[in-house]
Amino acid sequence: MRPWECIFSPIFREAPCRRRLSRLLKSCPRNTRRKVMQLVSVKKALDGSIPAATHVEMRGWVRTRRDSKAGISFVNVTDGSCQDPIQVVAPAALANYQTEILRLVAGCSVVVRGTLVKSQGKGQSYEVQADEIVVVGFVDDPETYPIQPKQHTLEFLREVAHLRPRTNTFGAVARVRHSAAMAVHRFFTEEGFFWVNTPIITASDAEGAGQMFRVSTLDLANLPRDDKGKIDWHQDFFGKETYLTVSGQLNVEAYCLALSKVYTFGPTFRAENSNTARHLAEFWMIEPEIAFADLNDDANLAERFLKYVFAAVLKERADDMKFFEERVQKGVTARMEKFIDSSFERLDYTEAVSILQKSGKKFDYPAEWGRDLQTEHERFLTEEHVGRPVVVMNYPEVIKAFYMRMNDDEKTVAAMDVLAPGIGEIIGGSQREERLDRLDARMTKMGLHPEHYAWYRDLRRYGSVPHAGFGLGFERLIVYICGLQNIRDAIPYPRVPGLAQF
RNA sequence: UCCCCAGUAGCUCAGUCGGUAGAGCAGGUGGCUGUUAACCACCGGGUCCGCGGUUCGAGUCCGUGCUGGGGAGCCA
Repeated sequence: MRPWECIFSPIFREAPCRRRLSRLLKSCPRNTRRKVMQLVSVKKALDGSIPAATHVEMRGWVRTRRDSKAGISFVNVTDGSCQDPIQVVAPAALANYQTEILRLVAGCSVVVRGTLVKSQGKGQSYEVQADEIVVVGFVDDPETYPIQPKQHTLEFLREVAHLRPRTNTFGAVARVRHSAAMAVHRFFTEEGFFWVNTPIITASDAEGAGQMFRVSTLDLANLPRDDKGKIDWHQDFFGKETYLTVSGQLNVEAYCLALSKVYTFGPTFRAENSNTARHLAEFWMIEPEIAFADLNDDANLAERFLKYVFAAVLKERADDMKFFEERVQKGVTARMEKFIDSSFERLDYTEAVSILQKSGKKFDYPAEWGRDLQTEHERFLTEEHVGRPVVVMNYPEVIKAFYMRMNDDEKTVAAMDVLAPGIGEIIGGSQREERLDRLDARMTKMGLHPEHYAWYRDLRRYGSVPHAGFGLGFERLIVYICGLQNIRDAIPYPRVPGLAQF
Protein backbone atom coordinates (compact mmCIF):
# COMPACT_ATOMS: atom_id res chain seq x y z
CA MET A 1 0.00 0.00 0.00
CA ARG A 2 1.30 3.43 -0.91
CA PRO A 3 1.59 6.16 1.73
CA TRP A 4 -1.80 7.57 2.71
CA GLU A 5 -3.58 5.70 0.02
CA CYS A 6 -6.06 4.65 2.62
CA ILE A 7 -7.49 8.11 3.06
CA PHE A 8 -9.33 7.72 -0.21
CA SER A 9 -11.31 4.77 1.04
CA PRO A 10 -15.11 5.21 1.08
CA ILE A 11 -15.25 6.03 4.75
CA PHE A 12 -13.64 9.41 4.01
CA ARG A 13 -15.80 10.41 1.09
CA GLU A 14 -17.79 12.78 3.27
CA ALA A 15 -16.56 16.29 2.77
CA PRO A 16 -15.99 17.25 6.42
CA CYS A 17 -13.78 14.21 6.93
CA ARG A 18 -11.80 14.97 3.80
CA ARG A 19 -11.28 18.57 4.81
CA ARG A 20 -10.16 17.56 8.27
CA LEU A 21 -7.79 14.99 6.82
CA SER A 22 -6.28 17.36 4.30
CA ARG A 23 -5.73 19.95 7.03
CA LEU A 24 -4.02 17.33 9.17
CA LEU A 25 -1.95 16.12 6.25
CA LYS A 26 -0.64 19.60 5.57
CA SER A 27 0.41 19.90 9.19
CA CYS A 28 2.40 16.67 9.05
CA PRO A 29 6.17 16.88 8.61
CA ARG A 30 7.42 15.79 5.19
CA ASN A 31 9.32 12.74 6.38
CA THR A 32 6.23 11.45 8.14
CA ARG A 33 4.24 11.78 4.96
CA ARG A 34 6.74 9.71 3.01
CA LYS A 35 6.68 6.78 5.41
CA VAL A 36 5.21 3.59 4.01
CA MET A 37 1.99 3.03 5.86
CA GLN A 38 0.40 -0.37 6.30
CA LEU A 39 -3.26 -0.75 7.15
CA VAL A 40 -3.53 -3.43 9.81
CA SER A 41 -6.16 -4.90 12.11
CA VAL A 42 -5.72 -4.85 15.88
CA LYS A 43 -5.46 -8.63 15.75
CA LYS A 44 -2.47 -8.52 13.38
CA ALA A 45 -0.82 -5.75 15.34
CA LEU A 46 -0.99 -7.76 18.55
CA ASP A 47 -0.26 -11.29 17.35
CA GLY A 48 3.31 -10.61 16.27
CA SER A 49 2.75 -10.98 12.55
CA ILE A 50 3.73 -7.35 11.96
CA PRO A 51 7.34 -6.53 12.83
CA ALA A 52 8.07 -3.78 15.32
CA ALA A 53 8.93 -0.40 13.81
CA THR A 54 6.40 -0.89 11.04
CA HIS A 55 4.39 2.21 10.26
CA VAL A 56 0.78 1.28 10.60
CA GLU A 57 -2.68 2.67 10.21
CA MET A 58 -5.45 1.26 12.39
CA ARG A 59 -9.13 2.08 12.48
CA GLY A 60 -11.44 1.42 15.36
CA TRP A 61 -13.37 2.59 18.38
CA VAL A 62 -12.05 3.91 21.68
CA ARG A 63 -12.53 1.69 24.71
CA THR A 64 -10.77 3.74 27.37
CA ARG A 65 -8.48 6.76 27.67
CA ARG A 66 -5.97 7.34 30.43
CA ASP A 67 -4.04 10.58 30.62
CA SER A 68 -0.54 11.06 31.89
CA LYS A 69 0.64 14.57 32.48
CA ALA A 70 4.09 13.34 31.58
CA GLY A 71 2.84 14.39 28.20
CA ILE A 72 0.99 11.39 26.86
CA SER A 73 -2.40 9.75 26.84
CA PHE A 74 -3.12 6.07 26.50
CA VAL A 75 -6.04 5.27 24.27
CA ASN A 76 -7.23 1.69 24.05
CA VAL A 77 -8.68 1.05 20.62
CA THR A 78 -10.59 -1.97 19.37
CA ASP A 79 -11.74 -2.86 15.88
CA GLY A 80 -13.46 -6.13 16.74
CA SER A 81 -10.86 -8.29 15.01
CA CYS A 82 -9.92 -9.88 18.31
CA GLN A 83 -10.74 -9.76 22.00
CA ASP A 84 -7.95 -7.43 23.12
CA PRO A 85 -7.76 -3.74 22.31
CA ILE A 86 -4.48 -2.16 21.26
CA GLN A 87 -2.94 0.56 23.36
CA VAL A 88 -2.29 3.71 21.40
CA VAL A 89 0.22 6.10 22.94
CA ALA A 90 -0.81 9.66 22.09
CA PRO A 91 1.87 12.29 22.76
CA ALA A 92 0.75 15.78 23.80
CA ALA A 93 2.61 17.06 20.75
CA LEU A 94 -0.15 15.84 18.47
CA ALA A 95 -1.74 18.81 16.72
CA ASN A 96 -5.21 17.93 18.03
CA TYR A 97 -4.12 16.74 21.48
CA GLN A 98 -5.78 19.49 23.51
CA THR A 99 -8.74 20.00 21.21
CA GLU A 100 -9.67 16.40 20.45
CA ILE A 101 -7.58 13.67 22.06
CA LEU A 102 -8.46 14.83 25.57
CA ARG A 103 -12.12 14.67 24.57
CA LEU A 104 -11.97 11.01 23.52
CA VAL A 105 -14.33 8.80 25.44
CA ALA A 106 -15.57 5.23 25.06
CA GLY A 107 -17.20 4.76 21.67
CA CYS A 108 -15.42 7.46 19.64
CA SER A 109 -14.23 6.27 16.25
CA VAL A 110 -10.65 7.00 15.28
CA VAL A 111 -8.03 6.44 12.61
CA VAL A 112 -4.61 6.03 14.16
CA ARG A 113 -1.34 6.31 12.30
CA GLY A 114 1.98 5.65 13.92
CA THR A 115 4.71 3.16 14.66
CA LEU A 116 4.08 -0.30 16.01
CA VAL A 117 6.47 -0.89 18.91
CA LYS A 118 7.00 -3.45 21.64
CA SER A 119 5.17 -2.13 24.64
CA GLN A 120 7.16 -0.53 27.43
CA GLY A 121 4.32 -1.14 29.85
CA LYS A 122 2.85 -4.34 31.16
CA GLY A 123 -0.38 -5.83 29.91
CA GLN A 124 0.13 -5.85 26.18
CA SER A 125 2.69 -7.15 23.71
CA TYR A 126 2.66 -4.30 21.24
CA GLU A 127 1.39 -0.75 21.21
CA VAL A 128 1.25 2.07 18.70
CA GLN A 129 3.24 5.27 19.10
CA ALA A 130 0.87 7.63 17.34
CA ASP A 131 2.00 10.27 14.87
CA GLU A 132 -1.55 11.16 14.13
CA ILE A 133 -5.01 10.37 15.46
CA VAL A 134 -7.95 11.42 13.33
CA VAL A 135 -11.23 11.50 15.20
CA VAL A 136 -13.79 10.30 12.69
CA GLY A 137 -16.79 10.42 14.99
CA PHE A 138 -17.23 11.75 18.52
CA VAL A 139 -19.82 10.43 20.95
CA ASP A 140 -22.74 12.78 21.42
CA ASP A 141 -23.44 13.29 25.11
CA PRO A 142 -20.93 10.79 26.55
CA GLU A 143 -22.84 10.63 29.81
CA THR A 144 -25.74 8.83 28.18
CA TYR A 145 -23.72 6.55 25.88
CA PRO A 146 -24.81 3.18 27.23
CA ILE A 147 -21.61 1.22 26.69
CA GLN A 148 -19.22 2.06 29.49
CA PRO A 149 -15.95 0.42 30.44
CA LYS A 150 -17.58 -1.55 33.23
CA GLN A 151 -19.66 -4.65 33.68
CA HIS A 152 -23.16 -4.32 32.29
CA THR A 153 -25.86 -6.87 32.80
CA LEU A 154 -26.78 -8.90 29.75
CA GLU A 155 -30.42 -7.94 30.36
CA PHE A 156 -29.55 -4.28 30.00
CA LEU A 157 -27.48 -4.89 26.88
CA ARG A 158 -30.44 -6.61 25.22
CA GLU A 159 -32.19 -3.26 25.38
CA VAL A 160 -29.39 -1.70 23.35
CA ALA A 161 -28.94 -4.48 20.84
CA HIS A 162 -27.53 -2.05 18.28
CA LEU A 163 -24.67 -1.04 20.56
CA ARG A 164 -23.97 -4.27 22.42
CA PRO A 165 -21.68 -5.66 19.68
CA ARG A 166 -19.19 -3.08 20.94
CA THR A 167 -18.83 -4.89 24.25
CA ASN A 168 -16.29 -7.59 25.02
CA THR A 169 -18.97 -10.20 25.46
CA PHE A 170 -20.93 -9.62 22.28
CA GLY A 171 -17.81 -9.12 20.21
CA ALA A 172 -16.67 -12.52 21.46
CA VAL A 173 -20.06 -14.12 20.79
CA ALA A 174 -20.06 -12.73 17.24
CA ARG A 175 -16.58 -14.08 16.52
CA VAL A 176 -17.34 -17.48 18.05
CA ARG A 177 -20.60 -17.62 16.11
CA HIS A 178 -18.75 -16.99 12.88
CA SER A 179 -16.07 -19.51 13.68
CA ALA A 180 -18.67 -22.15 14.55
CA ALA A 181 -20.71 -21.45 11.41
CA MET A 182 -17.64 -21.78 9.22
CA ALA A 183 -16.71 -25.00 11.00
CA VAL A 184 -20.18 -26.38 10.29
CA HIS A 185 -19.76 -25.77 6.58
CA ARG A 186 -16.21 -27.07 6.61
CA PHE A 187 -17.17 -30.26 8.45
CA PHE A 188 -19.91 -31.10 5.98
CA THR A 189 -17.80 -30.17 2.99
CA GLU A 190 -14.96 -32.41 4.18
CA GLU A 191 -17.45 -35.25 4.65
CA GLY A 192 -18.79 -34.83 1.11
CA PHE A 193 -22.05 -33.08 1.95
CA PHE A 194 -23.76 -30.41 -0.15
CA TRP A 195 -25.41 -27.36 1.35
CA VAL A 196 -29.01 -27.10 0.12
CA ASN A 197 -30.92 -23.85 0.53
CA THR A 198 -34.43 -24.98 1.33
CA PRO A 199 -37.27 -22.46 1.05
CA ILE A 200 -38.08 -20.02 3.80
CA ILE A 201 -41.65 -19.59 2.60
CA THR A 202 -43.60 -22.83 2.65
CA ALA A 203 -47.11 -24.04 1.93
CA SER A 204 -46.81 -27.14 4.07
CA ASP A 205 -49.34 -26.36 6.73
CA ALA A 206 -48.72 -29.22 9.12
CA GLU A 207 -45.06 -30.00 9.46
CA GLY A 208 -45.84 -30.86 13.02
CA ALA A 209 -43.17 -28.71 14.57
CA GLY A 210 -45.25 -25.99 16.09
CA GLN A 211 -47.14 -22.80 15.34
CA MET A 212 -46.20 -21.04 12.12
CA PHE A 213 -46.00 -17.40 11.05
CA ARG A 214 -48.34 -16.60 8.21
CA VAL A 215 -46.92 -14.99 5.06
CA SER A 216 -49.44 -12.91 3.16
CA THR A 217 -49.72 -9.79 1.02
CA LEU A 218 -53.46 -9.48 1.54
CA ASP A 219 -54.78 -6.25 3.01
CA LEU A 220 -55.56 -7.17 6.60
CA ALA A 221 -58.11 -4.37 6.88
CA ASN A 222 -59.94 -5.55 3.79
CA LEU A 223 -59.65 -9.32 3.36
CA PRO A 224 -61.14 -10.90 0.23
CA ARG A 225 -63.93 -13.35 1.00
CA ASP A 226 -65.47 -16.23 -0.93
CA ASP A 227 -69.23 -17.00 -1.21
CA LYS A 228 -69.19 -18.65 2.18
CA GLY A 229 -67.60 -15.64 3.81
CA LYS A 230 -64.27 -17.37 4.34
CA ILE A 231 -60.99 -15.70 3.49
CA ASP A 232 -60.21 -16.31 -0.19
CA TRP A 233 -56.59 -17.35 -0.13
CA HIS A 234 -56.62 -17.83 -3.91
CA GLN A 235 -56.21 -14.07 -4.10
CA ASP A 236 -53.10 -14.11 -1.92
CA PHE A 237 -49.62 -13.77 -3.41
CA PHE A 238 -48.99 -17.49 -3.89
CA GLY A 239 -52.62 -18.37 -4.53
CA LYS A 240 -52.73 -20.37 -1.33
CA GLU A 241 -51.96 -20.10 2.36
CA THR A 242 -48.24 -19.78 3.05
CA TYR A 243 -46.06 -19.65 6.13
CA LEU A 244 -42.49 -19.17 7.25
CA THR A 245 -40.71 -22.50 7.48
CA VAL A 246 -40.40 -24.36 10.76
CA SER A 247 -37.95 -26.84 9.26
CA GLY A 248 -36.19 -27.48 5.98
CA GLN A 249 -36.19 -31.20 6.56
CA LEU A 250 -38.98 -32.33 4.21
CA ASN A 251 -37.52 -30.33 1.37
CA VAL A 252 -33.97 -31.41 2.01
CA GLU A 253 -35.01 -35.06 1.99
CA ALA A 254 -35.70 -34.70 -1.74
CA TYR A 255 -32.14 -33.54 -2.32
CA CYS A 256 -30.83 -36.27 -0.06
CA LEU A 257 -32.45 -38.85 -2.32
CA ALA A 258 -30.42 -37.47 -5.23
CA LEU A 259 -27.16 -36.11 -3.79
CA SER A 260 -26.83 -38.64 -0.93
CA LYS A 261 -25.38 -36.31 1.68
CA VAL A 262 -26.90 -32.87 2.14
CA TYR A 263 -27.60 -30.32 4.83
CA THR A 264 -29.49 -27.11 5.42
CA PHE A 265 -28.23 -24.17 7.42
CA GLY A 266 -30.64 -21.29 7.49
CA PRO A 267 -33.25 -19.28 9.33
CA THR A 268 -36.21 -21.06 10.88
CA PHE A 269 -39.34 -19.63 12.46
CA ARG A 270 -41.62 -20.79 15.23
CA ALA A 271 -44.60 -18.74 16.35
CA GLU A 272 -44.90 -20.56 19.67
CA ASN A 273 -45.67 -18.38 22.64
CA SER A 274 -42.76 -19.78 24.56
CA ASN A 275 -40.89 -17.41 26.78
CA THR A 276 -37.79 -19.21 27.95
CA ALA A 277 -34.02 -18.91 27.91
CA ARG A 278 -33.85 -21.66 25.27
CA HIS A 279 -36.38 -20.53 22.66
CA LEU A 280 -36.37 -17.98 19.87
CA ALA A 281 -39.10 -17.20 17.35
CA GLU A 282 -36.39 -16.83 14.69
CA PHE A 283 -33.32 -19.00 14.85
CA TRP A 284 -30.81 -20.73 12.60
CA MET A 285 -31.08 -24.45 12.17
CA ILE A 286 -28.69 -27.03 10.79
CA GLU A 287 -30.30 -30.16 9.33
CA PRO A 288 -28.11 -32.81 7.71
CA GLU A 289 -29.76 -35.68 5.86
CA ILE A 290 -27.97 -38.85 4.74
CA ALA A 291 -29.15 -41.52 2.29
CA PHE A 292 -28.62 -45.27 2.64
CA ALA A 293 -28.32 -44.69 6.35
CA ASP A 294 -30.00 -45.77 9.56
CA LEU A 295 -30.36 -44.32 13.03
CA ASN A 296 -26.91 -45.51 14.12
CA ASP A 297 -25.30 -43.77 11.17
CA ASP A 298 -27.25 -40.68 12.18
CA ALA A 299 -26.02 -40.82 15.78
CA ASN A 300 -22.45 -41.34 14.62
CA LEU A 301 -22.72 -38.34 12.33
CA ALA A 302 -24.06 -36.19 15.18
CA GLU A 303 -21.14 -37.21 17.37
CA ARG A 304 -18.48 -36.46 14.75
CA PHE A 305 -20.19 -33.20 13.89
CA LEU A 306 -20.37 -31.76 17.40
CA LYS A 307 -16.82 -32.72 18.22
CA TYR A 308 -15.51 -31.17 15.02
CA VAL A 309 -17.23 -27.83 15.61
CA PHE A 310 -16.15 -27.63 19.26
CA ALA A 311 -12.55 -28.43 18.36
CA ALA A 312 -12.53 -25.76 15.67
CA VAL A 313 -13.82 -23.07 18.03
CA LEU A 314 -11.34 -24.02 20.75
CA LYS A 315 -8.53 -23.72 18.23
CA GLU A 316 -9.64 -20.61 16.38
CA ARG A 317 -11.10 -18.52 19.20
CA ALA A 318 -8.83 -19.25 22.13
CA ASP A 319 -8.84 -15.57 23.09
CA ASP A 320 -12.62 -15.37 23.26
CA MET A 321 -12.92 -18.70 25.05
CA LYS A 322 -10.51 -17.38 27.65
CA PHE A 323 -12.81 -14.41 28.09
CA PHE A 324 -15.91 -16.61 28.51
CA GLU A 325 -13.98 -18.74 30.96
CA GLU A 326 -13.03 -15.74 33.09
CA ARG A 327 -16.09 -13.57 32.79
CA VAL A 328 -19.10 -15.62 31.78
CA GLN A 329 -18.85 -19.18 33.07
CA LYS A 330 -15.97 -20.96 34.69
CA GLY A 331 -15.22 -24.34 33.16
CA VAL A 332 -16.67 -23.81 29.66
CA THR A 333 -13.42 -24.74 27.99
CA ALA A 334 -12.93 -27.86 30.07
CA ARG A 335 -16.52 -28.85 29.38
CA MET A 336 -15.93 -28.72 25.63
CA GLU A 337 -12.59 -30.49 25.88
CA LYS A 338 -14.21 -33.26 27.86
CA PHE A 339 -17.03 -33.43 25.34
CA ILE A 340 -14.53 -33.89 22.53
CA ASP A 341 -12.68 -36.62 24.39
CA SER A 342 -15.65 -38.71 25.50
CA SER A 343 -17.53 -41.25 23.43
CA PHE A 344 -21.29 -40.77 23.38
CA GLU A 345 -23.29 -43.30 25.36
CA ARG A 346 -26.13 -44.95 23.39
CA LEU A 347 -29.26 -45.68 25.38
CA ASP A 348 -32.62 -47.06 24.39
CA TYR A 349 -35.58 -44.95 25.47
CA THR A 350 -37.10 -47.97 27.19
CA GLU A 351 -33.86 -48.55 29.04
CA ALA A 352 -33.62 -44.86 29.94
CA VAL A 353 -37.08 -44.90 31.50
CA SER A 354 -36.16 -47.96 33.51
CA ILE A 355 -32.94 -46.30 34.71
CA LEU A 356 -34.90 -43.24 35.78
CA GLN A 357 -37.47 -45.32 37.61
CA LYS A 358 -34.81 -47.30 39.43
CA SER A 359 -32.66 -44.27 40.19
CA GLY A 360 -34.39 -43.62 43.50
CA LYS A 361 -34.29 -39.96 42.63
CA LYS A 362 -37.32 -37.77 43.25
CA PHE A 363 -38.45 -36.11 40.04
CA ASP A 364 -41.19 -33.51 39.82
CA TYR A 365 -42.67 -35.71 37.10
CA PRO A 366 -41.94 -39.43 37.45
CA ALA A 367 -40.60 -41.09 34.33
CA GLU A 368 -43.21 -43.22 32.62
CA TRP A 369 -43.00 -45.27 29.42
CA GLY A 370 -44.99 -43.53 26.70
CA ARG A 371 -44.34 -40.01 27.92
CA ASP A 372 -41.62 -37.71 26.75
CA LEU A 373 -38.55 -37.27 28.94
CA GLN A 374 -38.63 -34.11 31.05
CA THR A 375 -35.71 -31.71 31.18
CA GLU A 376 -34.96 -33.01 34.69
CA HIS A 377 -34.82 -36.57 33.33
CA GLU A 378 -32.52 -35.65 30.50
CA ARG A 379 -30.15 -33.82 32.80
CA PHE A 380 -30.06 -36.70 35.25
CA LEU A 381 -29.17 -39.14 32.49
CA THR A 382 -26.38 -37.12 30.92
CA GLU A 383 -25.00 -35.40 34.02
CA GLU A 384 -25.42 -37.87 36.85
CA HIS A 385 -26.04 -41.33 35.45
CA VAL A 386 -23.58 -41.34 32.56
CA GLY A 387 -21.51 -38.20 33.05
CA ARG A 388 -21.00 -37.56 29.35
CA PRO A 389 -23.12 -37.04 26.22
CA VAL A 390 -25.92 -39.52 25.75
CA VAL A 391 -27.93 -40.48 22.68
CA VAL A 392 -31.38 -41.69 23.67
CA MET A 393 -32.90 -43.75 20.87
CA ASN A 394 -36.17 -45.41 19.82
CA TYR A 395 -38.97 -43.38 21.37
CA PRO A 396 -42.64 -44.39 21.59
CA GLU A 397 -44.45 -43.72 18.36
CA VAL A 398 -47.12 -41.58 19.99
CA ILE A 399 -44.78 -38.79 21.09
CA LYS A 400 -42.87 -38.42 17.83
CA ALA A 401 -43.46 -36.92 14.37
CA PHE A 402 -45.17 -38.69 11.48
CA TYR A 403 -42.08 -39.02 9.29
CA MET A 404 -40.07 -41.11 11.77
CA ARG A 405 -39.52 -44.75 10.87
CA MET A 406 -41.61 -47.39 12.63
CA ASN A 407 -39.47 -49.99 14.37
CA ASP A 408 -40.13 -53.72 14.15
CA ASP A 409 -41.69 -53.71 17.63
CA GLU A 410 -44.52 -51.60 16.16
CA LYS A 411 -44.43 -49.45 19.31
CA THR A 412 -41.37 -47.29 18.88
CA VAL A 413 -39.91 -45.19 16.09
CA ALA A 414 -36.28 -44.69 15.11
CA ALA A 415 -35.89 -41.30 16.78
CA MET A 416 -32.94 -39.99 18.76
CA ASP A 417 -32.11 -37.11 21.07
CA VAL A 418 -28.54 -36.13 21.85
CA LEU A 419 -28.26 -34.94 25.45
CA ALA A 420 -25.24 -33.02 26.70
CA PRO A 421 -24.16 -32.28 30.27
CA GLY A 422 -24.98 -28.73 31.24
CA ILE A 423 -27.64 -28.12 28.62
CA GLY A 424 -29.81 -31.20 28.07
CA GLU A 425 -31.19 -31.87 24.61
CA ILE A 426 -29.00 -30.36 21.92
CA ILE A 427 -29.90 -32.43 18.85
CA GLY A 428 -33.07 -34.19 17.77
CA GLY A 429 -33.10 -36.58 14.83
CA SER A 430 -34.52 -39.72 13.32
CA GLN A 431 -34.40 -42.32 10.61
CA ARG A 432 -37.18 -41.42 8.18
CA GLU A 433 -40.00 -43.71 7.18
CA GLU A 434 -39.05 -44.80 3.66
CA ARG A 435 -41.95 -47.29 3.17
CA LEU A 436 -44.92 -45.60 1.54
CA ASP A 437 -47.61 -47.79 3.10
CA ARG A 438 -46.21 -47.26 6.59
CA LEU A 439 -45.85 -43.53 6.02
CA ASP A 440 -49.47 -43.23 4.86
CA ALA A 441 -50.69 -45.26 7.81
CA ARG A 442 -48.81 -43.06 10.23
CA MET A 443 -50.07 -39.83 8.67
CA THR A 444 -53.66 -41.00 8.71
CA LYS A 445 -53.33 -42.11 12.30
CA MET A 446 -52.08 -38.65 13.25
CA GLY A 447 -54.87 -36.86 11.43
CA LEU A 448 -52.75 -35.64 8.52
CA HIS A 449 -53.91 -35.91 4.92
CA PRO A 450 -51.50 -37.87 2.70
CA GLU A 451 -52.81 -35.99 -0.35
CA HIS A 452 -51.32 -32.77 1.09
CA TYR A 453 -47.92 -34.43 1.00
CA ALA A 454 -47.99 -35.66 -2.59
CA TRP A 455 -44.46 -34.63 -3.44
CA TYR A 456 -43.09 -35.97 -0.16
CA ARG A 457 -44.82 -39.31 -0.83
CA ASP A 458 -43.31 -39.38 -4.33
CA LEU A 459 -39.90 -39.74 -2.72
CA ARG A 460 -41.12 -43.10 -1.37
CA ARG A 461 -42.53 -44.11 -4.74
CA TYR A 462 -39.48 -43.46 -6.88
CA GLY A 463 -36.32 -45.15 -5.71
CA SER A 464 -36.92 -44.87 -2.00
CA VAL A 465 -33.99 -45.69 0.31
CA PRO A 466 -33.49 -45.71 4.06
CA HIS A 467 -32.32 -42.28 5.14
CA ALA A 468 -31.87 -40.32 8.31
CA GLY A 469 -31.04 -36.89 9.61
CA PHE A 470 -31.15 -34.54 12.56
CA GLY A 471 -31.82 -30.95 13.51
CA LEU A 472 -29.64 -28.66 15.57
CA GLY A 473 -30.52 -25.17 16.72
CA PHE A 474 -27.40 -23.15 15.99
CA GLU A 475 -27.98 -20.70 18.85
CA ARG A 476 -28.22 -23.58 21.32
CA LEU A 477 -24.80 -24.63 20.16
CA ILE A 478 -23.51 -21.09 20.72
CA VAL A 479 -25.07 -20.95 24.18
CA TYR A 480 -23.29 -24.19 25.06
CA ILE A 481 -19.94 -23.12 23.65
CA CYS A 482 -19.93 -19.69 25.29
CA GLY A 483 -21.46 -20.75 28.60
CA LEU A 484 -24.32 -18.26 28.19
CA GLN A 485 -27.50 -18.57 30.22
CA ASN A 486 -29.94 -17.09 27.73
CA ILE A 487 -30.32 -17.86 24.03
CA ARG A 488 -31.21 -14.21 23.39
CA ASP A 489 -27.52 -13.41 23.82
CA ALA A 490 -26.43 -15.97 21.22
CA ILE A 491 -28.04 -14.22 18.23
CA PRO A 492 -27.46 -10.60 17.17
CA TYR A 493 -31.09 -9.54 17.18
CA PRO A 494 -33.29 -11.93 19.15
CA ARG A 495 -36.93 -12.35 18.14
CA VAL A 496 -39.21 -13.57 20.91
CA PRO A 497 -42.88 -13.00 21.73
CA GLY A 498 -43.40 -9.27 22.17
CA LEU A 499 -39.93 -8.25 21.01
CA ALA A 500 -38.77 -7.36 17.51
CA GLN A 501 -37.42 -3.94 18.32
CA PHE A 502 -34.17 -3.76 16.41
C1' U B 1 -49.74 -19.72 28.36
C1' C B 2 -49.00 -20.92 33.84
C1' C B 3 -46.07 -20.15 38.62
C1' C B 4 -42.40 -17.10 41.23
C1' C B 5 -39.10 -12.66 41.64
C1' A B 6 -37.68 -7.72 40.37
C1' G B 7 -38.20 -2.35 38.51
C1' U B 8 -34.44 3.89 42.63
C1' A B 9 -29.09 8.78 38.73
C1' G B 10 -26.43 7.20 31.92
C1' C B 11 -24.89 1.96 34.24
C1' U B 12 -24.47 -1.44 38.84
C1' C B 13 -26.80 -1.14 43.29
C1' A B 14 -27.94 0.51 48.79
C1' G B 15 -32.10 2.88 51.04
C1' U B 16 -33.46 0.46 58.51
C1' C B 17 -39.79 1.07 61.74
C1' G B 18 -43.71 4.84 56.54
C1' G B 19 -40.80 10.92 58.05
C1' U B 20 -39.10 14.85 51.69
C1' A B 21 -32.76 10.40 48.02
C1' G B 22 -27.35 7.80 48.68
C1' A B 23 -22.60 5.10 46.98
C1' G B 24 -19.37 3.20 43.14
C1' C B 25 -18.65 3.61 38.01
C1' A B 26 -19.65 7.01 33.85
C1' G B 27 -19.65 12.67 32.66
C1' G B 28 -17.42 17.87 33.81
C1' U B 29 -13.34 20.77 36.31
C1' G B 30 -8.58 20.65 38.73
C1' G B 31 -4.31 17.73 40.53
C1' C B 32 -0.90 13.54 39.91
C1' U B 33 1.28 9.57 37.39
C1' G B 34 4.40 4.93 31.07
C1' U B 35 -0.85 4.43 32.43
C1' U B 36 -3.63 -0.71 32.50
C1' A B 37 -11.76 -1.00 33.74
C1' A B 38 -5.38 4.14 36.88
C1' C B 39 -5.53 7.29 41.28
C1' C B 40 -7.00 11.96 44.49
C1' A B 41 -10.33 16.34 45.21
C1' C B 42 -14.55 19.05 43.84
C1' C B 43 -19.10 19.71 40.71
C1' G B 44 -23.50 18.60 37.83
C1' G B 45 -27.04 14.67 37.47
C1' G B 46 -33.63 11.68 40.07
C1' U B 47 -41.25 11.23 36.61
C1' C B 48 -37.92 6.21 42.99
C1' C B 49 -41.73 2.02 36.03
C1' G B 50 -47.22 4.01 35.06
C1' C B 51 -52.10 4.63 37.25
C1' G B 52 -55.21 4.34 41.53
C1' G B 53 -55.69 3.65 46.89
C1' U B 54 -54.43 3.73 52.45
C1' U B 55 -52.04 7.63 55.49
C1' C B 56 -50.93 13.99 58.46
C1' G B 57 -46.97 11.93 55.38
C1' A B 58 -45.39 6.49 50.57
C1' G B 59 -39.15 4.78 47.20
C1' U B 60 -41.18 1.88 51.45
C1' C B 61 -47.89 -0.60 52.58
C1' C B 62 -52.32 -2.33 49.23
C1' G B 63 -54.61 -2.95 44.19
C1' U B 64 -53.83 -2.83 39.05
C1' G B 65 -51.22 -2.29 34.43
C1' C B 66 -46.53 -2.36 31.81
C1' U B 67 -41.52 -4.02 31.33
C1' G B 68 -37.54 -7.34 32.58
C1' G B 69 -35.72 -11.93 34.80
C1' G B 70 -36.06 -17.17 36.70
C1' G B 71 -38.79 -21.83 36.43
C1' A B 72 -42.56 -25.04 33.76
C1' G B 73 -44.95 -26.65 29.22
C1' C B 74 -43.69 -26.82 23.83
C1' C B 75 -39.32 -27.70 21.29
C1' A B 76 -34.10 -26.92 18.18
